[in-house]
Amino acid sequence: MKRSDYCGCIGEADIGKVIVVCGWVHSCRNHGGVIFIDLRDREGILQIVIQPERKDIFKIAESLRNECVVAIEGIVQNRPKGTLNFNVSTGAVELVATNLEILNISSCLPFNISNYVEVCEELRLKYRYLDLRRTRLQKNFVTRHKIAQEIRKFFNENDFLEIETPFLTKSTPEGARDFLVPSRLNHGNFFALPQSPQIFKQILMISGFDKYYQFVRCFRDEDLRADRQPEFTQIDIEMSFITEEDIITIVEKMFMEVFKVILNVNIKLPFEKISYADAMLNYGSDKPDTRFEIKIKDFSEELKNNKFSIFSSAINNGGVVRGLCIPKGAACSRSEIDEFIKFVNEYGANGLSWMKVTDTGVESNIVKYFKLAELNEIILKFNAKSGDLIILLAGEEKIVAQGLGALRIKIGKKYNFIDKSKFNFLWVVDFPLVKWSKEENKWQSLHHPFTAPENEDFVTKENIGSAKAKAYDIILNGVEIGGGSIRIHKSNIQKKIFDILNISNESAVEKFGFLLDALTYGAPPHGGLALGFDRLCALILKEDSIREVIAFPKVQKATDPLSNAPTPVTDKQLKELGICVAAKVV
RNA sequence: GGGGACGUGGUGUAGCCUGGCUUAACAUAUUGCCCUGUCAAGGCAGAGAUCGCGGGUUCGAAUCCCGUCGUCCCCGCCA
Repeated sequence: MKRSDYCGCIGEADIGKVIVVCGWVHSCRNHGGVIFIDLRDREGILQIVIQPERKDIFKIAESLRNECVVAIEGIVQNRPKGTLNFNVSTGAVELVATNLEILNISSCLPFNISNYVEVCEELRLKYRYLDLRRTRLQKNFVTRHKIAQEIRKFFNENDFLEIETPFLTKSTPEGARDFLVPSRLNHGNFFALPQSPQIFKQILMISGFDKYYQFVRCFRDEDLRADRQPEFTQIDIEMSFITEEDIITIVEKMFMEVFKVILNVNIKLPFEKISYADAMLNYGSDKPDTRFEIKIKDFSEELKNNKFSIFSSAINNGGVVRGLCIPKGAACSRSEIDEFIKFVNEYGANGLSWMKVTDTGVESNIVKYFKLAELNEIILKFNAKSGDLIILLAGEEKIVAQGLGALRIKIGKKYNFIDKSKFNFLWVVDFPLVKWSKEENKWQSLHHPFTAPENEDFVTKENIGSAKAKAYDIILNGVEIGGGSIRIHKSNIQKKIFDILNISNESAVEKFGFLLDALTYGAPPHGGLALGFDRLCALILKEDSIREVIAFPKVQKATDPLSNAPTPVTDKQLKELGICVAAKVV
């Protein structure tokens, strides 16, 4: 028997046809006289009817168990009145079997394939091939494929070229930790798997390819999170002879078309833009979730003479006092507030003050330290109403911002302030070029050292701290889904930036010499952006973890429960590579 | 490197706080039988867990304590 149709594609138009379907037994209902089989393939489920008159196939059908693989020939017919099933797309029809062949049987399953029961993720990943049979993941990977094809279509139609860059490349210990690959033909030397094709795509611009994109796997040997895997897929984009606005415009247009086709959602252009400084001030984050209104307010001016010494001393020591107002939050119990305090502690904050707004004024253990005018200013700035809860945090600006930013998200989730149907895109712009690293006692790039500064000719070691970058991040619903910049295209500027970053000329030449060289041979002005494809898919599919949109993800210890990787290798393999393992794990 | 949550038949959970009334319960899967219109089919019968592992407290531990392993979430880290 040769398959003629997918189960999930059969409908009333097929009535009377003789077809052959192949798939897995999703469930089997044996009524003694008649047997129903729900047969599943990647397109859906079709009900098969085995009638007792066909003794030969009835006997075979009696032995069927879940997840057996079968081929079934039959005639498509209307279901009898009153037996239609509106829960499945094929629910108006059924296939009356005329031939049945078991292609393979299945062992007793480690968990149900049907979706009614959530199974622990470790087990799902160990039997990922079974997990992937489930409807949710089948849908996720079909959608992931469609998103990729729409994005490719968009860039192809806009004259972009997809060009591959190498996976075996040079280690550049700036930034994330590299995965290293030993070289057999060059003992003692190592390739690194790319953290991103950054330098290669810039070189492609120098080669004149003008508009480039690539779906590319990237590797970073850092600790995992719900939205971070050691290998992940990036949509890498680079263009020549363009400005920031050109990149922003084309990416916005791409998203508009993709969301229209995939979700039939109309995304409004242009996307909102916010400066990095405003994002940190109002949202306490460089990736604000703008799906809910609550904003952080600063009271460092209003409270600098406050009698509560924690506040005034924080301000006088160069810190800040900022706060959040939670609508109807006054109903919070003491233990809920304790939970908030514990939560901000994780971000380095030492405590948290609160006040409840009531009809008669403000209630709290710290109200006694406040002048009436101070309380009024706070209420006015928040536009607080009776029943609201005001939370205030004092301390070092970075800690206060991050603590309140994270608390804002926690509260948004906890009290359902977030409209989950929304897709809020946001550009964060005007990033500082560098940040000060306390540990290393030097300036470090906020993005990467190839990012072009605003006013590049006037940047010096003295004013670098206040220099802005021609960089932009794109945020969707509070998740950083991409970032990019205009790059430095002149070697003298690139050298100057390396110098300011305290990367010596020798070190720069050793690490990035090939880029510095290339910049001297007529490098065009260029810039680009990279999008996290896994994160994008997870957001479109409303999944909390990117593991749900990656076919074979790793667990938190960066191992693969399916293949058991990583594993030790043989002494012979190590010898060929000229490698000696200090403490060999058996 | 640090903090937190969880770990009970194949699977998902209850029991744990307040130790004994547990022969560890329920659902599902699984095995056998019955059943001609179900669709998360139904009915009857059966098999299946020394409660992650190790130690301690106790007359007695799934339950309390310590350690350890694993998974997940978060901080650090991720130019």
